[in-house]
This record gives sequence, structure tokens and C-alpha cells, in this order.
Amino acid sequence: MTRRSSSVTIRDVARQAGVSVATVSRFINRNVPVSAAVGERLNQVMTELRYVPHAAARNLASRKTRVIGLLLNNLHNDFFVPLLNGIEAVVRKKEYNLIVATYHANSRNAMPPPIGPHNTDGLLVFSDGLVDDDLANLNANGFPMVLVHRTSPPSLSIPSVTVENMEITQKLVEHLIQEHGKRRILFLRGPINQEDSNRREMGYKSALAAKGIPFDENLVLNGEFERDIAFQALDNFLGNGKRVAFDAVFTGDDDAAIGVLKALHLHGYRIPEDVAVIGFDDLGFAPFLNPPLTTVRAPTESVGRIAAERLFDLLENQSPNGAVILPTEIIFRRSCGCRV
Amino acid sequence: MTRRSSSVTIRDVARQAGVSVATVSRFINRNVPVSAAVGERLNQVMTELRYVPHAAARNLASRKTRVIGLLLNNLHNDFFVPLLNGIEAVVRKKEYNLIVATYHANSRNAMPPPIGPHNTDGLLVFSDGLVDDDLANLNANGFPMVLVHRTSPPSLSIPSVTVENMEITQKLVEHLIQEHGKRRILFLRGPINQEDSNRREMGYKSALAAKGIPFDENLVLNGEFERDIAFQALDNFLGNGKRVAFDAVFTGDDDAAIGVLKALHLHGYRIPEDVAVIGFDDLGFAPFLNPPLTTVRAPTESVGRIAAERLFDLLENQSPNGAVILPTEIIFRRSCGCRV
DNA sequence: TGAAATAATGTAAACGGTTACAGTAAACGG
DNA sequence: CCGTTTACTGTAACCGTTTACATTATTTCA
Repeated sequence: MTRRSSSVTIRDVARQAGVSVATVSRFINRNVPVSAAVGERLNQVMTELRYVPHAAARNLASRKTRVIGLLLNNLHNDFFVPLLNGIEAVVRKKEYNLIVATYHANSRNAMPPPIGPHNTDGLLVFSDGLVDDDLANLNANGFPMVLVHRTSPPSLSIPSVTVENMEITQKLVEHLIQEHGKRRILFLRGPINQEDSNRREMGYKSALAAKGIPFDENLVLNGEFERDIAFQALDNFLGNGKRVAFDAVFTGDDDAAIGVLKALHLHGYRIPEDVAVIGFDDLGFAPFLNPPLTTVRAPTESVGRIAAERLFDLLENQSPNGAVILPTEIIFRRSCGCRV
Repeated sequence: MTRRSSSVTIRDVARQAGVSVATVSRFINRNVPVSAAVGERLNQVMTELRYVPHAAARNLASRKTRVIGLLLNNLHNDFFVPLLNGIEAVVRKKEYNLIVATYHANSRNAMPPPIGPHNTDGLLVFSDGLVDDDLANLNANGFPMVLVHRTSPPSLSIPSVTVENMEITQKLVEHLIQEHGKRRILFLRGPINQEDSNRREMGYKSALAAKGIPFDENLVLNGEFERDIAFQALDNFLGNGKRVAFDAVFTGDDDAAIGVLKALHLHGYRIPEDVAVIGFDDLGFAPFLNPPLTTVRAPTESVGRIAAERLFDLLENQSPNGAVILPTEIIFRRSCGCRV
């Protein structure tokens, strides 16, 4: 192999400073003391030579990548900005790097997720980023993981960070029924088997049950937590010959709410007079939609931050087992019928 | 060093399959043909042993990381979702990984950006992610870079991908003046020295000049392209004792527009009757703000995609020198005063 | 004062791949 | 039929660090 590497290595630094490579390495990693004089000299030489340690070489020797991975299903939702922001802040403070990758286990192209044990020290797995089998495999090898917006399969007990979905949804749907007299509430669910989606659906059904309203399968649509898909689903539903009566929509999340508003406007419904609309997440734009969106405030940035912190706890061998569930809160605005 | 690694290496695969490590390596990288029989056997052994190549070792030996980096100022804007989405799609297709890092050259903590030549093969630099000096250094070493939402310093000629800012802003501001009779137009600029911001400001001034309206420094505020900062700036401006008359706001970008709407609502202005509002980007929520936001549609996902593609061109030694400027388009909605 | 503890440093073997170079067997061409 | 090309394969050096172990210099203390 030709020696074409022009980059300056730890040996160059060592030679220039008149010490061994081991000393340089120790100085860089600050794990073993180095005499003040040598330290001084090394600092000098390193800046003079513009030495930058070679990450791959470090990784190989130390068996640490100083990288954590975030595995997402997709990047189709404004929701990810606060989530990423929370994660990135922690990662940066720890002087780690963050690899962001999308992968959906159930998608056709069954390429394995591009991140894992060999190029990351740990993984943040969002929602359905991995199927249970993958989780089990990784977990069996003791690979550090924290689940985000999903909980661990019972047999695995991987730490997780989620938000409270069910009770708050029930409360909000009951509000719709009780305060605004709604009885035919469309439920636009997220991805099938997605945990947030399922738990919100449970909350929805509990509310109906509590108020003695029978559940109607015709009032359930698939919105996938995506603006465009939500629009399509509702537009389809409304354009359909057999019009099913409804007087409210639980939109799944705020991003889907945008699609819902678009479809309702398009078909001439007044909100909230004809149809009440509620979302979930309280993204930044929610107060400024037309009408302002009643929604559930989820502490998304905190979710990201806490998930990352727990992952680092794991890396540092403190084992923060268990599931964190962050509280949520209803924000009443006009789209549900309230006059705020 | 104790041999505690439990992971299966290329040598294990080679032994098990009865070939040399070189053959395994060749098979994996598919750069030199391997006989069908051996390939078959290797596939078998590799899945049986659950062999996963060690990224760091590959990087070290091949001097390629198969990672590209994205350097951002921050993650405070919904704008980044489509940008990231465009980038990530390309990166995934190329079977690379994407490191996302935030770094602002002008910030107090002058820690160097955590990504560069030794842990990435190339860099996407968003806006002011690096100062010109850093760019010059990296460029001098021939490190592949593509600038996003900024152009190259003239002396460097680094490829870049931006959107057309100036003419479209001028056109939109002239629309405000001509069609809606606005003459006191507040300009909420983005970060000082940020290129989009500067060019939008130039467009703003050109429009005033073209219409014979004197530029008034009192009508310029700092919004930083951030929702909360924009709100603060305008709230401050409005709460101030000496009230300066104004009849329109160019908000800098859609995210800041949200803050502007909040402040205007709070202080009792009617939009667009009292004050017209225009944004930039046409983020997904723009049509559903109250009122629907007149804005400039920027092809942000395409910006991400094209920037990533150009970076890969660079990595493959096709040199796509020059600056790509993607066209933008005004989307008229109600916030400017149009009745759509 | 000399043995023992302590602090700082050096030597060299990994880490797990890639690839230059060399070699062998089969196919080809005249 | 034999030299030459072609298609695979093997050997081993190297990528740039970390770190176990050994060594030397400096204190400490009985």
C-alpha cells in the first residue's frame, strides 16, 4: 500500500516533541498524568503541526466510536426538529457525534439499518425504527439502547422515554363530548402498531365507552402522522359517495392536523362550528393555525434530551432501567369549540 | 491488550469458509471477482456467523469513512425537516451515513466543529456553519465540501446550493407597495451576515428604491430566523413607548412569521387590514396560519438533495464546480392583503 | 541512607480490516 | 503444444491509534 497519506499522525507529534507516542496518546486522552513541561510542549507541537487524531484509528484501538445513532422511520414530520434539538444538545455536550438514519423495518427494501454496534456506541431507536427481533438481538449482545416514543417488549426491559398518551387523549375526547356535544368523532390514527397511535386510540375508545357512545369502525381513518397522508385520507373520506356523518376529528398529531384542516376547508366545513378538530404535540405553529389548534402539549425536546441522557448513563454503566413517561397537558384553543 | 472482543472478525469468516481474508474482503467489497462457489459459501458463513464488518477498521485501512457530515448553526427551525429529508434520502441511497452536528463559529464556546476530514469523507456546510478561514483551510487540503444556503468566498470557489432570494423578495415587497398600498414595511432580518438574510435585505431595499420610498433604519429589526426571537423583537418594538408607524412586516422566514403573528395578535393588530405579513420558505404550515401566509416557496428538500448529490459527485471526482441557485416563487395568500 | 512506593515515560502488540504484490490454474491463440 | 493472457486466490504489510507491561526517575519514610 502506497504511503500517500499526507496527514500528520501521532508519531509525527511524538517525534517532533521528543517523546513516545504513548505519552502523546495519554496527554490527548488525559487518563494518565503527563508532566507539565511535556504537556506544554505537546500543546505547542500539536497546534503547530495542526494535528487532528484519526477517529477511525482511535475507534479501532479503543473500541469506542464516540458516536451515537438515532434511528427514525422517516423525516416527514416537524415533530423531529425539537426531538433532534434535544438529542443533539446532549450529544454535543458529551463531545460525541450523532448519526441520523432512517429505516423502516416493514418497508420493502429490507436493507439492514446502517447503524449499530460497529459504528455507534449506542442507539436511540425512535418508534418502529426496529422490530422486536432486532431489538432482542442487539439487547442480547448488551448493546446500549434507549427507545423513544415506544416502550420495551416486556421480555427485554430496554430503557425507554415516552409521553403519556392514553389518559390525556381520553380526557380531551371526553371534553369534546361533554363540553361541545360532539358524538361522531373521527379518529385519524397513526401508523398501525405504532405505540403512540395505539395508546391514543385506546384513550379515544375509553372516552367513548365512558360516555356511552358506541365505537364505530367507520369513523377510523389512517393518517400515519403525516400531513399529506392525512389530507388524502380525509379528502377521500369526504369525497366518497356514502357520506358518513361526523362532527369532530382527532387528527393523530399536529402535523396531520394540517392535512385535516386543508381537507375540511376544501370541502367547505367550518371549524369548529361544523367539525371540531384536535391535535397532539403542540408544535410551534399550533397556536397560529386557522383556527388555533386545541392539542396536547408533549415535551418533545425534553424527550430527546432525556433519552440521550439515559443512553449516556447506560454507556457509563449506570443502568437506568425502566420506562420514563413524561406528562402531557391539554392546551385548549379554538379548534375544539372553546372560546379562548 | 486483552482479547476481550467477542465479535466475529473477517478472519473467523475466512477460516470457517476455508479461504483467505483477502478473498472475504474482496467478496464484501465486490471490487474483484470471486468464484461463484466461494461467494455462495461466504454468504452462508457470514450469515451463520452473523458477521458484521467493523466500520472503524475499514475506515482505517481504506481511508474512507463512508460518512458525510452536515454542519448546522442550530436546530431551531422547522425549515430543517425538509432539508434533512432531502439530504438523508441521498445519503441512504449511497449507503453512507450522515452525521449531524451544530456549531456556530461566532459562539462563545469556540470548540472546533466535531466533524471534518478525519471522521467524514465530505461536509455539507449550512449557512454560517464555518467561517471563511475554516473553509479556506479545508479547501486547501482538498477536502470535499458543498455549501448550503451560502455561496463560496470568491477566492475559494467551493460548490454551493442556494435559492434565489433577492429578486423574489424585491418582487414581493413591490407587490406589497403597489397592490396593497403599503409604504412603511418593517423588515425583520435574519442573522447578521447570513447570506439569505443579506440578499433578502437587498431585495427589500431595491423594492423601496424602485418605488421611491426612502429606507428607514427604524423599520429594521433582528429576527434571526427564529420564532421566539422574532416574537421578542416585535413585541419589544410594539411595547416601546415611541411607537413607529408601520403597515406591513417582511418576517424573514416562515418560522419567524409565527412569532410575528403572535406579537401582532397580542398587540391587537388585524392582519392584513392593519398590517400585512409576508414570510419566506413556504413551510408546510404556511397555508394554515391565521391568516394564510403569503410567502416565497423555496424548494428546500431539493436544496438538500442537490447539495448531497453534488457532494457525492465531488467524492467520485467529478468536479461540479460552481454555484447552483434554485428558483423560488411567490405564493399569494391572505396575509399580504390578497383575497385568495 | 537505602528500600519501597510513586510518578512519568517508553516499547511493542494489538484493534480488524484493505490492498500491493506474487502466485497458480485455466483458457486462449497462433 | 507452448507462451500469454485471464481469473482467482493467498501472503503479509500497513492504516493510526490505545494500552498492558516494563522501565526509569523521583519521593517518601523507617
